[in-house]
Amino acid sequence: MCFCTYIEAQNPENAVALKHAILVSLGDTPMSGYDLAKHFDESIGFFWRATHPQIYRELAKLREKGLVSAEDVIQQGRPNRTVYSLTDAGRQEILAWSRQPSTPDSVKDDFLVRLYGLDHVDIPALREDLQLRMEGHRDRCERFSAIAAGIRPGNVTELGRLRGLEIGLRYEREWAAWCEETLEALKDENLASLEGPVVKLVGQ
Amino acid sequence: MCFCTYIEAQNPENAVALKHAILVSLGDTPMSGYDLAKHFDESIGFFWRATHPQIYRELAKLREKGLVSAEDVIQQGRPNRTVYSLTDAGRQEILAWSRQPSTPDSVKDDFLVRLYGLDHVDIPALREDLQLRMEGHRDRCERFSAIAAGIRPGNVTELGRLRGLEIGLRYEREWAAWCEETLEALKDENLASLEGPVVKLVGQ
DNA sequence: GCGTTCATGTAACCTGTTACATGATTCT
DNA sequence: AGAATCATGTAACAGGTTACATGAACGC
Repeated sequence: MCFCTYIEAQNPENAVALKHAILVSLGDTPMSGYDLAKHFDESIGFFWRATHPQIYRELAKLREKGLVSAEDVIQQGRPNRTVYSLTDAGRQEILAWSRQPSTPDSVKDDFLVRLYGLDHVDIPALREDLQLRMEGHRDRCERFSAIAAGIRPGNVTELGRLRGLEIGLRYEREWAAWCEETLEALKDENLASLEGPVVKLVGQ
Repeated sequence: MCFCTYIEAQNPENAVALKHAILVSLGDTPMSGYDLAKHFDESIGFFWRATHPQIYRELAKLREKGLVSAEDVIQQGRPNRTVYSLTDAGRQEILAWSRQPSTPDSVKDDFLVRLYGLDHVDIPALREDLQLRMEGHRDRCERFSAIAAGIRPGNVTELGRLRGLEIGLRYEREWAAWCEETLEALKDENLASLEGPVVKLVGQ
C-alpha cells in the first residue's frame, strides 16, 4: 500500500520559518519576547508553533543581523521589558523570503502511526485516545466557526487571517468527522468480522 | 484575532515516535535501513517522515536496547545488507507506547505564515506558489481516491491503513478546495476593493 | 502566606537536515 | 562511457524541547 506523498525540495535559507514567523508578527506591532511567546500560543501558533526559549534565542540572532531593533522599556512596579521592532532590513527579508517557494508541511502524527500499526497496539486505549481527540477537534471547530462568522475582511491583513482561519476550520471539521467514523469502525462488533492477530473471538 | 489552539502535554517517553514508527514498520516484515528509508518515503511517510541518517542512527539505538535484532545477509553481486527484525521486547515497547495518550500534530506551515503576514509579502509570488500547491494537493487527492476505492479491509492492519488513507484523502481534498477559493480571493480585482498598504490603486 | 502571572533568560539534550563518503552494479 | 540505483554510513550543524533559575507584583 503506497501512499507516495510529498516531493521535498528544501532550500536551507527558506526553510527557516521561525525567523519569518517572528518578523511577520513584529510587523503587526512591536513586542517583547514574552508577548511573542503568548502570540505564538494564540494566533500565529495555528500555523507555526514555538516555545519561549526558541523565541528568545531567535530574537538574539535577528538583533545581531539587524532585522529587528530592541528597546528597553523601564516600568515602575513590574520588571522592565525589552521591546523588539521590525527594521527596514527585516521588512526586506520578509519580502525576499516570500518570493521563495514554500516548503510543504511535513506531517508528524503520533496517532496515525498507531493506526498504521493497528494490529500491534492496544485498541481499547486507542479508542479512548480517539474519543479525546474528537472532542478537541470539535471544540476548535466550533471556536473557529464562531470567530470566522463574525469577520468581513476590510483590508489585506484581515483577508489573509480569515483565509487562515478558514483552512483551520476545514481541517478541524474533517478531523472531527473522521474521528467519529473511525470510532465506529473500531467498535468490537465491527472488528469481530475481521481476521487478525489482536481480535480473536472464541466461537465466532 | 485569537485562534487559541492546542494544549500540548508532552511526555518525553511517548513523544519520540520515530522510534515507534520504525518498530511498527518492522512489525510488518524485517527490513534493512535502506528498505526502511524507502518505506518512509512511500507508505508510513504520510504519517511520519524521516530521512535515512535519522533512520540509521535510530536503528543503532534500538539495537543497543534490544528492541530490534540485526542480521547480516551476504549477497553475491551487490553489497551485503543488514536486516533488522522486531524482537519481543520491541513488541512490548509498541504496546506500552500505544497506551500513552498521543500528542497532537504540531503544525508548521510555511505557506500559512506568509498568508498570516499577507500585507508584508509579495502577493503575485504567493499566488504562483498557491497554484503549485493546489496542483500537488489535487494529484495526491486523486491518487489516494484511486487506492482507497479498491480496498475492502480483510483484517485489522488493512482497516487501520484504510482509515489512514481516508484522513489523508480528506486532508488533500479540503486543501485543494481551499487553495482554489484562496486563489479567487487573492485576484487583483478582489483585492482592489480592500484598503491596505500593499494594494494601492490610483483613481479607485 | 501562597499560588499565579509578568518577564527574562540559560543549559542540556534530543531531533532533524544537509553534505560528504564509498564502492559496486545495472541501465541507457 | 556515464548516469542511476543499491547500500551503508558519518559529521556538522540547525532546530526544538525540557528543566532549571530568578525575582517582583498581585490576588486570595
